[in-house]
Amino acid sequence: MKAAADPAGRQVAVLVVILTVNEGRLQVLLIRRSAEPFKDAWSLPGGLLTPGESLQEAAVRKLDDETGLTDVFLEQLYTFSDLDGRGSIAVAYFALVDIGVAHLSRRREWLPAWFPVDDLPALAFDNEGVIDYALRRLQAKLDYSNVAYSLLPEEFSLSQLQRTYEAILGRALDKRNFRKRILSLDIVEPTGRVASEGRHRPAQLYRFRERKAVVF
Amino acid sequence: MKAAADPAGRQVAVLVVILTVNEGRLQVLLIRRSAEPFKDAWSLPGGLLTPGESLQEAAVRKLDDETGLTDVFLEQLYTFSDLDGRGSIAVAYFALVDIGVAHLSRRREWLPAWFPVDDLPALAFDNEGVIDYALRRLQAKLDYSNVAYSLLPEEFSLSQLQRTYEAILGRALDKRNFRKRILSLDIVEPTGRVASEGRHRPAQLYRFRERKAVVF
DNA sequence: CCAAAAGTGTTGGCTGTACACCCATGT
DNA sequence: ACATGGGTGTACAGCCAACACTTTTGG
Repeated sequence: MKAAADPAGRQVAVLVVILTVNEGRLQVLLIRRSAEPFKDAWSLPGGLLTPGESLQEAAVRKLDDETGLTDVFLEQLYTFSDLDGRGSIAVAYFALVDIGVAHLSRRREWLPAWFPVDDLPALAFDNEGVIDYALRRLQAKLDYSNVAYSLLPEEFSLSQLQRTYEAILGRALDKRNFRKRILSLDIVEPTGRVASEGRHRPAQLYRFRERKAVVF
Repeated sequence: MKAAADPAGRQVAVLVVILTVNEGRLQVLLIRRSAEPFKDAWSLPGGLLTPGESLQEAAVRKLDDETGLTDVFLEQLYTFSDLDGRGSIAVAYFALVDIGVAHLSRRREWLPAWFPVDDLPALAFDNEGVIDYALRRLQAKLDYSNVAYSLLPEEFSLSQLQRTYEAILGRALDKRNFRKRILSLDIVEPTGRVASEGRHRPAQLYRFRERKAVVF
């Protein structure tokens, strides 16, 4: 609020770590860079703030560009000041999307694609660190919030929910304890419908009582 | 990482919420603004990034300017993009200091002073919101980290530590349970010395095993 | 009838909470 | 002697983790 240095300001970019669960694995959306530096390397989607735009607006815009989604869990993660070596500021966000409704942008130059977080290609800048940070934050939030609502369709079985948790935490969970805990948290309610997909016993379907982030 | 808009960049400022515990109350350091807008209003210390400086460096510099301290708990809090109405980006940090060793800057124009967080004057911009955010984060961290190390002198009694916790949480704690919990966390160790200050029974002194932030 | 996933309870250990009295010191 | 804060143990409740079998369906 004082000091007159640096009147020209800084480049401010927004990065978005977009996560989903697919085929039992936690995956992150990456694009191929079309500009130097790190041209043709994989990186997190992001871009500079446009004039008059807030950080949240820029993150929402980026997410929409890449997935066509706007109404999902999206949270500020951390602000980095040295990712590209010099000067620019990068504000990282992380978002959780249901792969079933995310439609990847097909702008050919960007080549967006999903990668399992435990099997990433070489990344531009220090993007591994950013993804790692997002992952730890997500794991911490699973325990005391309903963030997973954003990774699943509106109706889902408890087994599906459990598989989602297991993908994120990277370890198996006990079925009975899981159900007991989720039900006692009172964050889901049965829909009365059952899922007949598969060649197995139909499962009771549930929905989240709140389809927005709730912290306990 | 793409898009060429806004080549001039943005003003990037750092804000520091400097907290201490004094006289049983959690207090925050405020300065009086010497420039418009909000000239003469109280506000959080902060300033623009200088060229070539990282965010962390700027926060450390600001903290040093105000308190003469550098080796304390300091953590990034959140990045705001609309605090001053338009355009500029403010990266907020929060710091915890021992009031016994913090020496307030005496540059007359700034008038730094401590205010209890539950009795703040009118503040510039949306600084109340920033302080509130810092307070909630601090309360959450108390439970699963040793952040309080930064609020106390090197040696302290468990009663002192408890008073510090109570000031932050804003409620009384049970003495026996508090001691049991702290000791079982294994974050402090007895120094063997006792404090003879006061006109009371001397207290066993402890120190933190780690004088840096440890998260569990 | 077989394969695959859904659904369902009990027990033991641990952790957190409530609660009251005696002690050492300085004045 | 008294005022002040330092120091200590136990009992109960709630929470979490471990653990295995039966049911329903489709093929």
